[in-house]
Amino acid sequence: MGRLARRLTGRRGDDFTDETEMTELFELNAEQELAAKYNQGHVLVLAGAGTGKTRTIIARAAYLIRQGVDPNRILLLTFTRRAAREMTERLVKIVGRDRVSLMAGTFHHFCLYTMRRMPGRFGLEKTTVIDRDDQIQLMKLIRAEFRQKGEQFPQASELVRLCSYARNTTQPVPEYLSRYTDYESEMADRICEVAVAFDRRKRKNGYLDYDDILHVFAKRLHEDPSTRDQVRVLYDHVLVDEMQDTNPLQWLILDGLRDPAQLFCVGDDAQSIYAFRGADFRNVHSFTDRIPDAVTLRLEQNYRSTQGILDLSNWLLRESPIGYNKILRAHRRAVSKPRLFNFDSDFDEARWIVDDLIERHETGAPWQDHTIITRTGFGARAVESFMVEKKIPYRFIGGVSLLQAAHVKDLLCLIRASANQHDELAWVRYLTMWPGIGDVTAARLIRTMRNQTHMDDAVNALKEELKGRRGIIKGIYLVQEYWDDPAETIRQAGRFLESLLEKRYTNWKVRKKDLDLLTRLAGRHRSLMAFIETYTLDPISTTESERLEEEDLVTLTTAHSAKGTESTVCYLIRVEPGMYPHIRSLGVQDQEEEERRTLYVAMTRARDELIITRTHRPYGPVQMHYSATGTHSAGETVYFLQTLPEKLIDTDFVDPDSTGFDDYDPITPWRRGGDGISF
DNA sequence: GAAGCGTTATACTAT
DNA sequence: ATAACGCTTC
Repeated sequence: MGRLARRLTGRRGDDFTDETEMTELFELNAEQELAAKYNQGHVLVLAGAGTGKTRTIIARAAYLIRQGVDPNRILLLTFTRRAAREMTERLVKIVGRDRVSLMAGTFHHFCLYTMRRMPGRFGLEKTTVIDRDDQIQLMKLIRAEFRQKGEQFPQASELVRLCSYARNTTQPVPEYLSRYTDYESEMADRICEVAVAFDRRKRKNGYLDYDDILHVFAKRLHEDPSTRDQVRVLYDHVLVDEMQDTNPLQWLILDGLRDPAQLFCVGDDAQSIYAFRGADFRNVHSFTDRIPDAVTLRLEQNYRSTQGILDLSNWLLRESPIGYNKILRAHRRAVSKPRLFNFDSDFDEARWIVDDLIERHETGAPWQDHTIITRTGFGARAVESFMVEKKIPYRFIGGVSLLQAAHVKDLLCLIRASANQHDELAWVRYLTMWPGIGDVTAARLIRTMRNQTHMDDAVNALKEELKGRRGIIKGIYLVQEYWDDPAETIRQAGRFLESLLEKRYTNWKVRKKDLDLLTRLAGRHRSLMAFIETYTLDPISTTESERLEEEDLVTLTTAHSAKGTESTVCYLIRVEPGMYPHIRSLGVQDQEEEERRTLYVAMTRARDELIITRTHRPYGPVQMHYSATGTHSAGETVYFLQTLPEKLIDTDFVDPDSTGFDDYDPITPWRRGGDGISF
């Protein structure tokens, strides 16, 4: 293993068995090199956890660039924007900044970016990208129109979920409902009507939700040959990370891009954890069916973890009724058996972890070597509370987004309303902030703007209706005045709304700091709508945004957001019945299996040390589902560590009184960034 | 009829 | 912390 590779990965590289196995050019082993340089058409690389998946993709990009391929003609599709950033940075270190001009981002970013560059072809003038919350808000309006008095009707969030899932699996809603859900045909018909109304309403308001971004792009790509030709000639190589978590809609996009472009897709069926978004891990297996001349290559040597960590991970997969046919072999000599700690409560668990972190830090380990992995954001609240109390610097990836805070939304809705008279949700929110204006009046006011094509006419029409309430319009004019200076607009809008917000929120002083933060973030963007769009597509948590400049942090992350990352020391918390598998998945075998893979992903993040902690209290009202032995009544195991062999792990019980902490002050996820943050 | 206040339930993963 | 809901007030 050469110096370059060591520098690139930050790996210590002190215990590898064979230093000469890596080849000179990209520090790859033979399997990786074969994949990176493959040039005979489309490829699927099946790569187990820690086998150098990311490294191989980067090596391929570097190889192509060195071969003379124009970087602009390489498209790199990743699962998160964070992954795209990290991969781009690593590539820069190999080929130099001036040569890294390739397009790297998520499917959503790529599709939106491309559509924005050819607005005429996709009809996207003046559209606003909306997040899950806005989808649900809009659906509530539609649901209210369809639901009869006192009638049982699915919640708005459920309706959104149904529409979203159908779209991501490229099924018409009626077909999806009849095949995969239990709704009576009468109810199914009405849900279909709701779905149609939902789409119509989105179009009317100029909204694009996450699913529309992919759908509109894929549809045009397949239905309009001239658009397809125009897009398809842009790239020679499409590199796809985390292929196992792409859904049928994303496959349509890849299918539309290929030929002459070559696909290079990397994935691991055992790490597929996004079925709820329409992904199906079996899809990686059908790759060669869909593209008959494609080949499948494999990476099997694990460079990340110790054998002890892999033994436990391998055991977990072997216990599955599904044959994953996968055994990870460690390349490293170190063994380091995982450790399991049992606690009475999540308080005890949290303070032990925080205590352990402090001890490690005092003996020289940087904070950044440590990652705490949680199944749910809620499940991490005790840990987060103690980290705040003990002033441990941390970021929570997958935590509550800054843009979801009510006061931030208030401000952004003023911005959105100022840009688009048809942005119904933004207008409702802005107008109802004012005393005397509720839902009904807001809806009436919005109706007066409905037929106006131009923003100025719309505002004038509104002005007529609002005689004597000039303040409301003043906010709109203020935003429009500073429009070209995003940071200044946010600052001015914040100042303008202050008197309203002060009355509405009891802890305004703390919330006000978030608006300062928002102003700083906006300063990094050229336009306001681009700023909002960026953070809608790439939700940034409050802890992340507060700590943009800091490097040495403990990472707290959900297992889902941990995918694709690694850490020297990993704490897996609340690994108890009800959490793995999560209570909501019980009884549905596919979902329980996905939970197994989620735990597998979490375990295989660890390089040197894997510390598993749990409490004796099952999570949630899980007791009802379990007998004393942790099984369903039918007898199958519903807690993954129930049959854990002793030899795979060192087990400890920690006495609750062994550490000296103050009383527990539970922090709820939504209080984050409230009165709790104090470093 | 609409606004606004107080009470209550809420709890999985995410582009 | 927030939203939904029911109830009171204008």
